Amino acid sequence: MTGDAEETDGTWDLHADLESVRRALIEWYEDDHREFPWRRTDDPYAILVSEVMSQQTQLGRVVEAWEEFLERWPTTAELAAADRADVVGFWTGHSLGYNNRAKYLHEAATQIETEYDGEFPETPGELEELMGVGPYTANAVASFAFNQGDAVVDTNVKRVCYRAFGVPDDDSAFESAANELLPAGHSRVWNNAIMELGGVACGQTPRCDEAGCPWREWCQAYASGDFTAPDVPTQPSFEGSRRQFRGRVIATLREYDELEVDTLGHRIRVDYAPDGEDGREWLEGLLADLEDDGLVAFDSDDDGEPVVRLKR
DNA sequence: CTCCGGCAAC
DNA sequence: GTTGCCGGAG
Repeated sequence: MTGDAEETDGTWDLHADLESVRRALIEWYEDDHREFPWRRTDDPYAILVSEVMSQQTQLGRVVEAWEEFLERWPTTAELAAADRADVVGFWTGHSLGYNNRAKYLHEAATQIETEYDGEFPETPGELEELMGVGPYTANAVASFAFNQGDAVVDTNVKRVCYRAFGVPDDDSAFESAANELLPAGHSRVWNNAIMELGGVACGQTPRCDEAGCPWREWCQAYASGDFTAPDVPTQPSFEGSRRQFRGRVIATLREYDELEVDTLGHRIRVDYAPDGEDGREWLEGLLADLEDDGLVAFDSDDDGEPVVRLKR
């Protein structure tokens, strides 16, 4: 038993003990994480509302709206009894985006009351019958409310799988990979944990060390320095990016006093790889110009290692 | 005629 | 993300 989690087509490989990887993430999550109110309830209705709201609004903004919504319509029965116009009004009044979501939510509540006799469905299959609830949301509710769902695969999870284990940029591959990682019977905590990882440590701009990422020892991106990801925007035009990166070099050097060239590279661009297309060669060119402009200077640290710092 | 992949709209 | 619509598929 190698502990590898590999697809039958061998497109990716988890070069580590799967159990250790799982344990590391869960411990990291349980030790500390953002406290969103919907993480403290297992009411499927409340979970559904949070999921629908989250599909179009930033989590921070969703908190207030979610609490007010549930305060006004605490149950599916009460929401179903409400006037459609009031629900839609609430939606727009809280800048929650497309009104259709409000309409769907109201319709779903009505379905639960009339077709399910008020009993909230629990399986992904039944949940998908609800208006506005597709595969993703159905699984999320099953997972967070009933702890019996599969892996939730959103952009955060894809990014993490892509960077950490080199899972190819393919929806099917992401889905199977995410499910290989999921500890059976623990979808609630696991999905929360891996999404938290993608949210605070492995966002478009990685914060591996700052966030104390629990997967650094196995992460391919952390090892290579290439933090490219499916959802990371393509670089701006050449000249535009050059100006932008010059700014980042200065800002970064002001913060760190002195830095080794490659370390600086990783700090200013997520896709920095010493040998890559825009790697050390590119960075040295950028630094040379900055040196000519009298903005930075090359130096040696206490151990004689070459470093770059702001020109005094 | 039902099912599925691709797309646009919300 | 989900729905709605369309063309190709079986």
